[in-house]
Amino acid sequence: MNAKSLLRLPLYEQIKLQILQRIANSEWASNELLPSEWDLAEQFAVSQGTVRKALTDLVNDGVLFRRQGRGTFVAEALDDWAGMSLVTPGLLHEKPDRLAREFLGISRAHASEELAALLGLRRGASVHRIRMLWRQQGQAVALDEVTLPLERFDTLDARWLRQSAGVWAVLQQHFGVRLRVAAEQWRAVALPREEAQLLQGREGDAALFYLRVAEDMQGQAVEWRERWCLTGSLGLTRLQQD
Amino acid sequence: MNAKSLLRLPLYEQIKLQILQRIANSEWASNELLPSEWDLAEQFAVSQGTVRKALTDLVNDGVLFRRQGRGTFVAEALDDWAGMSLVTPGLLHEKPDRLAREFLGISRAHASEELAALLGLRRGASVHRIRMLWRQQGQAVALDEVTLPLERFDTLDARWLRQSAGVWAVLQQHFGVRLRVAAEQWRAVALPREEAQLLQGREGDAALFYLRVAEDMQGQAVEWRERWCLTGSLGLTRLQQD
DNA sequence: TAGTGGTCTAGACCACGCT
DNA sequence: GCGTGGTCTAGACCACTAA
Repeated sequence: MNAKSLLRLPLYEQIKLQILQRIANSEWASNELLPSEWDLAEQFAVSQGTVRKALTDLVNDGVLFRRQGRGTFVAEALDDWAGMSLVTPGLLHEKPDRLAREFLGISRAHASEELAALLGLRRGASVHRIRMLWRQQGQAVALDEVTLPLERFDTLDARWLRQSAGVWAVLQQHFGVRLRVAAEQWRAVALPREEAQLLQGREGDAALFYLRVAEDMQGQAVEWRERWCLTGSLGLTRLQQD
Repeated sequence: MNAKSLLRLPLYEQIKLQILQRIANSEWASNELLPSEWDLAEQFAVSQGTVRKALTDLVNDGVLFRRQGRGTFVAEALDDWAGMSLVTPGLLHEKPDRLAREFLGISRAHASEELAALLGLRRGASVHRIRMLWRQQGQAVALDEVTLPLERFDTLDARWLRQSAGVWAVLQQHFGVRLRVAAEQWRAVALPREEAQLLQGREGDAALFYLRVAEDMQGQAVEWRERWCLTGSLGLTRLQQD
């Protein structure tokens, strides 16, 4: 998608990449204070206005946040729910419960033609296939099947998935990759047998099927995720933010 | 939400408001070319950089778009689907069919306490209640129930709704109000009897229930919408854009 | 009071689209 | 070639936060 690698990027784009890299390399951790705009301008040998432009872009991307009078900070990476939450139906601004994660397993598979095209892989390329369950107050509420390109994440370790806060957290911590939603789709489906068993629901019950493609900060598609949600007493909610 | 009316706004915020106003008053129509940044700077008696900041914000809000070497243009207002579309399940980048609209009716109702709070109304305030049906190739695929504050849109005419492209188009054309999504929620539900009849589906079938609050460009919540979608052979899709 | 981000200016040059 | 938006600079002052 972004094949303009060697085309001579604007200074502020180069600065964005360098800042993203430093975050990826854990030189700057979440909630850490960045140097001031003037310091950064000196480091990068550009004007403060150019640094400001780069920072503003990253703030809009959700990578950084600013506090007037205090400074610019690294934002928390999004979790596997990417700003969405499960709350009481009809109530949009409710404070959601924290979901518990249960790692079910990881296996290898081969990308279908369609998936390969979406993730920019060779047809039939190897992929990781991860399954996990989400619980709210002990009750299973969502089942995820996550597909990642094996080549890019070849050192992915099942233990990381078992211990960490989710796939996005693992990619952030171990590969320096921060994801954001690129495309998504919702459907109401009758719950299939296998998913019904895992979710402890009844086969044929109405379930929310959520499909999502996530990309890295350079716009390269990285993750394909399918999610079955039992929304009987819940709603999948997102509040827009500017 | 935005009660900083008289607090002395920055110049670029004042310019944004004036530009939005001119669009609302149809002084500038969709796809129309705006004066150049330098012209606007002269009109508003500010520097070109300040105009640029205002235009950049409006571009990010989806109100304007720029074409290097050509100029800055007014963007089309979003339709009632707000960038979402119904496409073949699993295919995210498919070119969607155009949906046909069928206006079912408009009536008056009173806002529940919750609704009044969300839309910033008195409890029990009067509201418009609009129902409409969406068809794809003749087949009913979605049913909308839209709630608008009556006071703000007291001259709303059913004929406009019958003839126009949807509620958002009517609000744009007749009230100069452009909407954007503020919060949204999805659920899978068993289709209720009344909705099943209107959608020509079977009661109890799995349906996608979509709930949305929309706000104007000043952040004032304006619309509450409930939508039942028959997604049996369709997926409700959105592509993220920057 | 010092240091940070936020706003605003004036001016320069580049990249692109059109004619 | 001209006019547009796109990038970049240098400098000024304001508003907020924290010590």
